[in-house]
Amino acid sequence: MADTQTETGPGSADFYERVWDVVAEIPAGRVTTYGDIAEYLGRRGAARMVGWALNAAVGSGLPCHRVVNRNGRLTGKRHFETPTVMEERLRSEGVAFVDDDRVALDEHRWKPLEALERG
DNA sequence: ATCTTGACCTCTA
DNA sequence: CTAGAGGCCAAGA
Repeated sequence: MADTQTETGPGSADFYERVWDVVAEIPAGRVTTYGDIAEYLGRRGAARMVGWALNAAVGSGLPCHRVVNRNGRLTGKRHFETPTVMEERLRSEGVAFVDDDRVALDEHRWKPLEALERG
């Protein structure tokens, strides 16, 4: 075994796919945070990697607009097709905003673990 | 190979 | 409340 290893090291490309899988499970009208996803995947402080994964998922049909930071702030809006599509989509799904770039995280917070307990 | 930046989080002062 | 520092892992120059 040394040919088909494809160096799937201690989490790298798999981490991305795992993030995309979680984000794809986020129901409409709900939002989650980078830290929650990272923690769910076993990387507590690797919230930045989640951002990198989403950055590579732009245009992949993934609801990346449902991922916000711990403050509920749309930090990644500038990485979308347009810096306004994120807020537009969230509002369109019924997500309430407490500020211009801040969503009501307390009202729409969703966690990956919640999906496991349900399913 | 090193250094810097990045869609972050948490702790401490 | 704000500011600074440490940690996490990856990509670009």
